[in-house]
Amino acid sequence: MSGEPRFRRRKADRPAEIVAAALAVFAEKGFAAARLEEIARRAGVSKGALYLYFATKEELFRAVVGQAIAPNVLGLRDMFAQHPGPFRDLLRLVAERLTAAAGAPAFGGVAKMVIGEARNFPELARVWHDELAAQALDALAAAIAAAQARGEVRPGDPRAYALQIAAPLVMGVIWRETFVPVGAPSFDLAALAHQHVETLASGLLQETAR
Amino acid sequence: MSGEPRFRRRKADRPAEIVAAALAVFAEKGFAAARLEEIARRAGVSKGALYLYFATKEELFRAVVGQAIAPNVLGLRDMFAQHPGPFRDLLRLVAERLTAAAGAPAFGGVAKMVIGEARNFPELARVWHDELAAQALDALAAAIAAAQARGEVRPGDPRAYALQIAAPLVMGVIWRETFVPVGAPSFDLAALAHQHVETLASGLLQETAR
Amino acid sequence: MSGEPRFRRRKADRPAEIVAAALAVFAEKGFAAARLEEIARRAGVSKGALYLYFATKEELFRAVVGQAIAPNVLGLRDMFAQHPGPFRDLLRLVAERLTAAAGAPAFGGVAKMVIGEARNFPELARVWHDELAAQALDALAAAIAAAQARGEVRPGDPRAYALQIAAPLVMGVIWRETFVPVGAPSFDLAALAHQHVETLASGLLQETAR
Amino acid sequence: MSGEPRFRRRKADRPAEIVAAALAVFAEKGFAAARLEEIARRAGVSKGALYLYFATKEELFRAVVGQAIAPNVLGLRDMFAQHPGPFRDLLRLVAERLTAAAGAPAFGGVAKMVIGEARNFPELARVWHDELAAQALDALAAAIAAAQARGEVRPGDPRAYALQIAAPLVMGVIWRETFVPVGAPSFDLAALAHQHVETLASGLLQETAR
DNA sequence: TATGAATGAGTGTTCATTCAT
DNA sequence: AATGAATGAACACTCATTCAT
Repeated sequence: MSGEPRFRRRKADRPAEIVAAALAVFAEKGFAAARLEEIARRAGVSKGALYLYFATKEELFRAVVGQAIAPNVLGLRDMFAQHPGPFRDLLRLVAERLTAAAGAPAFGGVAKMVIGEARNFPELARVWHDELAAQALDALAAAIAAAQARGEVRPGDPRAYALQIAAPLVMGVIWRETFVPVGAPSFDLAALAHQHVETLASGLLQETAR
Repeated sequence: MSGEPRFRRRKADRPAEIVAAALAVFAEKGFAAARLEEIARRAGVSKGALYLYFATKEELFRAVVGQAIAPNVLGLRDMFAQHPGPFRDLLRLVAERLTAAAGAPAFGGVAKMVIGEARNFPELARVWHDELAAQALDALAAAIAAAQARGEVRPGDPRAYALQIAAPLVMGVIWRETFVPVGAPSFDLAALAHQHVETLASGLLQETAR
Repeated sequence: MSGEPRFRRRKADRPAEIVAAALAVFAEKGFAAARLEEIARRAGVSKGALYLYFATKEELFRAVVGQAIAPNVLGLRDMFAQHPGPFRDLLRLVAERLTAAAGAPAFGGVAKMVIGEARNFPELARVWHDELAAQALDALAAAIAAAQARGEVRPGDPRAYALQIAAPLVMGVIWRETFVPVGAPSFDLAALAHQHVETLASGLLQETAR
Repeated sequence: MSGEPRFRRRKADRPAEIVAAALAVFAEKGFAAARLEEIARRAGVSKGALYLYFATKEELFRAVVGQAIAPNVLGLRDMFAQHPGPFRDLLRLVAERLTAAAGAPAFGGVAKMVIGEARNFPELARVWHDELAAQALDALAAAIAAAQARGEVRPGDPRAYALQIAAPLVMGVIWRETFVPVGAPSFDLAALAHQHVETLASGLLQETAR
């Protein structure tokens, strides 16, 4: 009777369902070891159906990166760009956002995948860099430079500072994805973020700003 | 004295030559995408000769990880364990050593490989963790705890501190391996290390120790 | 009635077509020397298609043995089990059936294959034994024991008698498969069967010589 | 000191040692599955040394068949040819000799090998046929024909009679080689030979049933 | 739009054979 | 005569991609 709209909605959702399944499989296995058959099975479609929406496996990989990036990048960048200060509050926000982003299971998996496959699929590294890593890093560096101009942050390379800020949390995620499955103890990302902010605050900022 | 044993030396060197070639190819392509034929070609031997020394591709992978790990791990761990203080000097040493280790082309490539293939080859992640990552991190954490006991370092989770210390340099290497080939600007690892030590020193240490 | 389901029939027949081709190739070459590519070519499919139906070469081998066994075993065993006597009539039936079975080109080839590969693939020997050789031999031995109980057959080991009955015909087939292709004269299996039945019934020697 | 003669003797024995090792391995695995490395190891020489004596694997196979055949064939044939009768005594002799030959572990293994590899290596089947099987069978058939001429043996095809005489014992050996390793009960070859001689002499059926 | 059977190029691995020593 | 490291052709098996239906 009214089966038709449901059917159409399913059809419209197919690409997104496939991308979601591919995200999971790519994050688990990496690009080369991911099997299109498994992606199709998880998406509930046939292998052939994948090719109705994506011309090649690499194309599908691109769609995955794009979809995993989109929700994260704009918010982060804008947050950095528009933050008025004081810088210590921005630090806390960064830590919160990174902790939240890291909580998404996709993030670590895709990050691992990008790192692992960068040399074999440079364009994917380019997308991830241009649309996520560089955007976030540069926006954060700009915010740091602004804070330096306001006298809130010590002199130094703002881009390096940005890396210093983000690296422990990113590494915490990579650690979790890489070593926890083989028995290593995890890091409490929220606690790590909190401690890192404190460390940075008391050392990164000018005496007068403390 | 005796005649030049050219062929004997070659035979004895074969495994090392193969491992070196495999290191290069694995670092470039990751495990799955590495072709034994290319490894053999770079080692200057036939594909069949690989099997005189390594029973499977995975065995060869293990040898590569083992060889890339061995030179690094012992020195680092002992350095941490035996350092008497003050802690600020240890920080500088850590930065130097990490910068030097990161300079070795093997390190970044193998790290990338381990991260990328961890889920598909858990044993490799286990080796890398047990023999390198955990050893270095725990030794550094122990040194931090000792420095905390001496009143040189603020209270806080020493293992998290250890990650905070190492992460930016490791991320700098991963950045170089991942994004520089697609046009991203690199980080000057030595300068990054220097700035990071300064940042940590002024924030990580107690007022009295500064 | 419904439209001719040509393609459906082809799909349904594929496994049987492949097994038939494999039977031919295995019978000709034995297991180790059989090439999957040749099997695929004779079946009119690609090498990859074999793996849609059989997980490994050994699995395919098992299917071949199973298919070669199925049509033969049930009839033979039941014939032995249910035959009421006199025993001489059963002898004639056995000879007829063995001659007919030996006429099937599959039998000799598969028998040769099982004999040749038994040590390397014990499970195949087990299948052939449990489902064909032992069944037929034991059923015949039971019929002989019954005939002994009726006083029709001399005392003696019924299982050995069963082997004495079957062996010349089986050897005739093996001879044909093994030596006739290199120029040896064949045996006329029907005539051999007839003479063997007579010999078993009355002995080889003339009355006067006994 | 006097090491020299011993060394020379060893050298002279090499081919025979290699053939003996090859016989064992071929009998166990068949031709295709036999590994030259294992043959060399069992012979206590290097793989390369095999090629000092035998140009190819097939050549080695031929030497094995030749060596395994030689000791058996002449005696059997001459025994048949020269036996004066009565025929019943010859039957007993045949059974004894076949039982003894079957007791040699080599016989069954090589027979199995020849059967299994006949189609792939026709020349080997030819050697086995021309120098062993046909010689023995034809000599026995000739003896039977002579006995028929003397009125000792019933009319009938003497070559078929020869097969009827030999087949149960040969099948007993093949059964042992093929099915006993997977748990089948063996046949007592000596008892089988005895019963078969009696059966041939007097028939399977009781006097009253004939 | 959707299927899934089919393809075939590509890969890891084996092993008879060669050859420098 | 002897070694054993090295070769490379050959094979089982995989999987991204195609296409008849």
